[in-house]
Amino acid sequence: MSLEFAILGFLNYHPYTGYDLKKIFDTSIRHFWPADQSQIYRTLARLTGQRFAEVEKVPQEDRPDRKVYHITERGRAELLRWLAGPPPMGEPRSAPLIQVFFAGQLSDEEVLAKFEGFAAVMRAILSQYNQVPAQIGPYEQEITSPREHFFWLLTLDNGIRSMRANLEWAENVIAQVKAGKVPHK
Amino acid sequence: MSLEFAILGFLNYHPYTGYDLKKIFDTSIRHFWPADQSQIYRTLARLTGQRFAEVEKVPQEDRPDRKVYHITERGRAELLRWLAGPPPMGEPRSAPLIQVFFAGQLSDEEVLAKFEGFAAVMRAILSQYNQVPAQIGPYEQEITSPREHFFWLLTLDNGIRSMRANLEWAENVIAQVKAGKVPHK
DNA sequence: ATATAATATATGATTAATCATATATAAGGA
DNA sequence: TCCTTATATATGATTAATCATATATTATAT
Repeated sequence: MSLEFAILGFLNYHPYTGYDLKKIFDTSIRHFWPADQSQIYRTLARLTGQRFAEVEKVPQEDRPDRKVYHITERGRAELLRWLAGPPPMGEPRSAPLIQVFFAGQLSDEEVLAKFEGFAAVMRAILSQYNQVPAQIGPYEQEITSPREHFFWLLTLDNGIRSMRANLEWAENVIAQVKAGKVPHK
Repeated sequence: MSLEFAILGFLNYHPYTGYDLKKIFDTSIRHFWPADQSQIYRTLARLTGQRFAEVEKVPQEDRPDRKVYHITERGRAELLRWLAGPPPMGEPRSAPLIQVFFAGQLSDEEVLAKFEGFAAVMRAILSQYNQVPAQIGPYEQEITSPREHFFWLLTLDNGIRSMRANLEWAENVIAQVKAGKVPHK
């Protein structure tokens, strides 16, 4: 479902091919909704079947023909209905937390290494996030209005705040392990 | 993959049936790894096929026979290898952030309602999390050691910190909308 | 000269997860 | 009495997502 709406969201800005959309995803929302090329193409086919989008075939000579997708009125209405509707559920799953839950099986040294590993990953992601504003470049031309830009920055702010909270959590655990505050069996 | 290790983690504490495991999941890790009954049964079958677990059939008279699963040495080794190994990737996907990304299509009033909806959901989840320690009851008998209890509380702390950071983010957005700081097109 | 990246779309296979439903019996509540 | 809940396991169908691979041409880099 979500991918359909993400694609409709971009088609609402401008008509695009599947190839365009893959690049746009990879330079914008991939941080909270990565999309596989094959899945984008299959979803475009489904959106067309539902008459939320229409295909315009653009023949090319030396390149494969392009299939440019245009959002329909039906599609636009569907998008706005979803946007104004109730909040979709956030994905609750976290594989790292399964490791934490059962980490009592490890020695204190292993626990320390594990959480230092978590912290390293989180710092790497945070520094990636901090570089995002500098990478808007090519995408900025697609999203023209300052209003759209504002909401794009909000998603980034969300990521940064979440990751900071997670990093603080991990650092707090590391301090506890080092202080010998982890109970033994 | 993750579900396999979660099940191995519990079988490492004690032998259980699929039915037991479903109840244990629902009173413990369902907040970060919900599991469907049918998926638990199918995964137990797979774990048995991989010789990470063994079945003990316990006939009953007035109830259906129980299939009690025991972790094997192979299974225990596999679990510990995974626990000590590299951090698994966190799930990046967030459907709510797709709504935020395209929220510029809504009016300021709709945006305000949307974020108040987010905040309400987050507050509800937070208050659920705050009630978790009181609900340990039945599960506490399964996890005996204070060490295991400590790590269980760490997963809860992670959830609370994340959710608080998210709520602060939403409240910050609400304040910005109310202050008329959202750019128009 | 050779390899790989870019342009462009498409399908097959597989996995993880969800939803629905089936079977069978007993206990407890309305 | 009738309905629901609890005990216990199992399968079929479907969806979302991933991975691999196929096709075909041009431009660029080694």
